[in-house]
Amino acid sequence: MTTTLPMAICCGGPVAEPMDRGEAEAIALGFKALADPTRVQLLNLVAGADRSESCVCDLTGAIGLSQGTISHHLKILVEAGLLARERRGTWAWYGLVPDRLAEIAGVLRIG
Amino acid sequence: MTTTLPMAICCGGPVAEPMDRGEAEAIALGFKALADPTRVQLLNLVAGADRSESCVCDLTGAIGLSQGTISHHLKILVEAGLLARERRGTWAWYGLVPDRLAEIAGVLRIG
DNA sequence: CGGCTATATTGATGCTTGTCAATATAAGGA
DNA sequence: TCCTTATATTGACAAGCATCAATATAGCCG
Repeated sequence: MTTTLPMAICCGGPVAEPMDRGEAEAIALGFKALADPTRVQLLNLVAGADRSESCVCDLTGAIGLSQGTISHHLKILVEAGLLARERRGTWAWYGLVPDRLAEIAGVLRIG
Repeated sequence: MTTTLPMAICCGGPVAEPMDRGEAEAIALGFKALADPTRVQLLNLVAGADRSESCVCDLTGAIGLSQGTISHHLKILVEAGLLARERRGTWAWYGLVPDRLAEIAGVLRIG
């Protein structure tokens, strides 16, 4: 039997329902893909290119890391849904996926 | 001496200068702080609360993790500049830092 | 002061990640 | 077919991370 209230009520009571855990995980996967400076640079490079797409040869040249590492990072960005890959002959082109970018940005929107 | 050109020129030549590495690192630190579903939920909870701030007791209750773990995640969000901490008597309140959120969201802007 | 509550920190552990070197695959030209 | 170039994958290793249990700090009240 609780005879005394704790110390006063802390705040306004139970907060609104948190974001669904599954949705939070989906969003976090997007953020995780951008949680590395190299991948931020890659996204920035692609976004700044003509028609918002770049081929790997240019991306590899613009960042001082090994080709294998760049390919690895691009794969992560594709798997996170932020970039889309298209093969044109010898070269691979990477382009933005605007819908996914907007979905992630929505969490940062304040209103 | 290169007698033959490689295979044809890949693309439009050297892409625009990539984002400065230091800036990319600063942005990536923000994304890294959100690269975990629990922290996405925490940001969402704070953003949805009255005056965009919450005390830890409510946050701990809304997510099914130990109090120490929640405190750990909040510290990461504060160190990344996404949340600000304020102590009011016994309780600690966490509020959004809109400028930092906008800075990070800017990378996702497509235009 | 002493006890109580809210929050923060520490230590340990199993899991994930970024990077490179090396190798593999794919596609074009001769 | 063989050679060359572009891109992807693999293996390995050091570093970092999420979580919990336990402990420490800080602030209120009597």
